[in-house]
Amino acid sequence: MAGTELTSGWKVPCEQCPLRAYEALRDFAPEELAFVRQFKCSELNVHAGTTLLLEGNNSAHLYTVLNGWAFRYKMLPDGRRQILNYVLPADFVGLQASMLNEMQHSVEALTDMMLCVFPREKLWDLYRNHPTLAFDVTWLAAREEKILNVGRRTAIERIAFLLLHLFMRAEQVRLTKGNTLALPLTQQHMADTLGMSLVHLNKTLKRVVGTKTVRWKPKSLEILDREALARIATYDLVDRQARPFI
Amino acid sequence: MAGTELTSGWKVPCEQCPLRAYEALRDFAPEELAFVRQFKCSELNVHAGTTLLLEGNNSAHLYTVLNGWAFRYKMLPDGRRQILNYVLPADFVGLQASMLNEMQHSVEALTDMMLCVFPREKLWDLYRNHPTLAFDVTWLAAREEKILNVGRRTAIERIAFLLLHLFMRAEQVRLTKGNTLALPLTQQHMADTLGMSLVHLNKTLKRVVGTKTVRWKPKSLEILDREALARIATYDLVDRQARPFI
DNA sequence: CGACTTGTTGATGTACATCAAGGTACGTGG
DNA sequence: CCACGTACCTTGATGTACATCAACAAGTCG
Repeated sequence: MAGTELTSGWKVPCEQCPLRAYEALRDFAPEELAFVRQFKCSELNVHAGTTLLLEGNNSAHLYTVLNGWAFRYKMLPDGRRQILNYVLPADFVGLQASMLNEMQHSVEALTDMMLCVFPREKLWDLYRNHPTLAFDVTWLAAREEKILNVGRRTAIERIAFLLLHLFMRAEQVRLTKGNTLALPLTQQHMADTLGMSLVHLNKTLKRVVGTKTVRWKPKSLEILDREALARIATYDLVDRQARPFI
Repeated sequence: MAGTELTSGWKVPCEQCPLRAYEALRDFAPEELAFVRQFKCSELNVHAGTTLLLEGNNSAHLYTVLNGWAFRYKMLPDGRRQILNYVLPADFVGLQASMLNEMQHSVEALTDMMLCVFPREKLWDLYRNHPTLAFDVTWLAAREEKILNVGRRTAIERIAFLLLHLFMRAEQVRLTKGNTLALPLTQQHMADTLGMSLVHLNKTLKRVVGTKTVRWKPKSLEILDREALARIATYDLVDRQARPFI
């Protein structure tokens, strides 16, 4: 794995897992918690820029994000990078490697991160002995975000959609303060997400800011008028229903 | 459900399930087969054009495709249609509705189809009593095709990729005869898949045909030079590893 | 302090959308 | 059988959203 591993030596006990505070996640039954506790094998702390998983590899573990941001991406043969989506706290990383024996994309940390490590051999125990948890795993797999990228939309629509989408996801895990969010993406990340050039992204982002629906500074996003922003995005505001793991 | 339902009255017994012929799919243990047999509740035959599932609905069943083609799509607020991917025999339809209680896209039959119907209440039994099958379900969910659409590629690259992708998927379920495939898509479907205008798709498709790597006629696709086509698509030829359900 | 990463802006070319028209095949009712 | 509609494919003309190239400015870091 590239990047530095920060080993704290101390493990957060599952009873104090920071994820348990999120109301979007369901409560565990006591026996589920007991199982998950022995399921967890260690904690991993990494710096921003670390490659967590590499496309094509299968050696990986299965992680749950405790905090920090990451992104999933593919490198195209011509050297460009396509970002597929973003990883936030409570998301899984590495399920594909565990299920399919091979990652179909890479994952890189956007910020320093804290991850909870599950040994993939125990995934099978989970299926055999904890069908409720197995169901949750499938639920998460079925729900994984796709298609930020969809179809014939103009640059301004897609940027508005991306900002709104990220803000709403961050909101679900309490990363926002009122209408502001510490958003760790650079403009290059956005461009690589939306499949457009950096230059055009920059110009069009300024047009979005010009509508007074958002404020944007290098590591900070503020939503000023959510409905208007959604109207620019064309997309209907979808309720992302919450249902839970860990 | 829109469209006509063709009820044959006769149900294919699971032992004779047409899917069992595909070598890409793993064999069942006898007890798995026994379970699946009582799991199945009926068979559904529909005409081309039938809407199998509608975005936002949850009333749906869970289906396995026995034969025929379908496509998953979303309608955009401005009336355009974005096709997300295609459904072939042995694929699941409606897993999202069963797991998430709400479809995030619609599904329409491209040809006449034969589907195997599972009552979603029994999905829970499956998780409780057949962890191997539950594992397979998750496997399928994790594997679901995404991103035909990815990033900044030219029209000719994306068309070449789409043709190759569809051909290879069809090959896996023995829908091809040598280098030819009865491909039920119209040019409008391709345009809606790739997010480009019908006119531009048409012109660029002819450019692809001009390279002599494929032959295309309204309902038929023939691959003349797979490697050259892959080179046009830019994409590396990915081995799509097979592992199995039903 | 320079080296580097990130953001900003203008000039030029092109891949694509849109508009507009027409062509071919197939089916249906008279 | 023909007249007609409808679905699908084809082709040319025109405009624009975007990529690419090329600089430069501002912030950050060892």
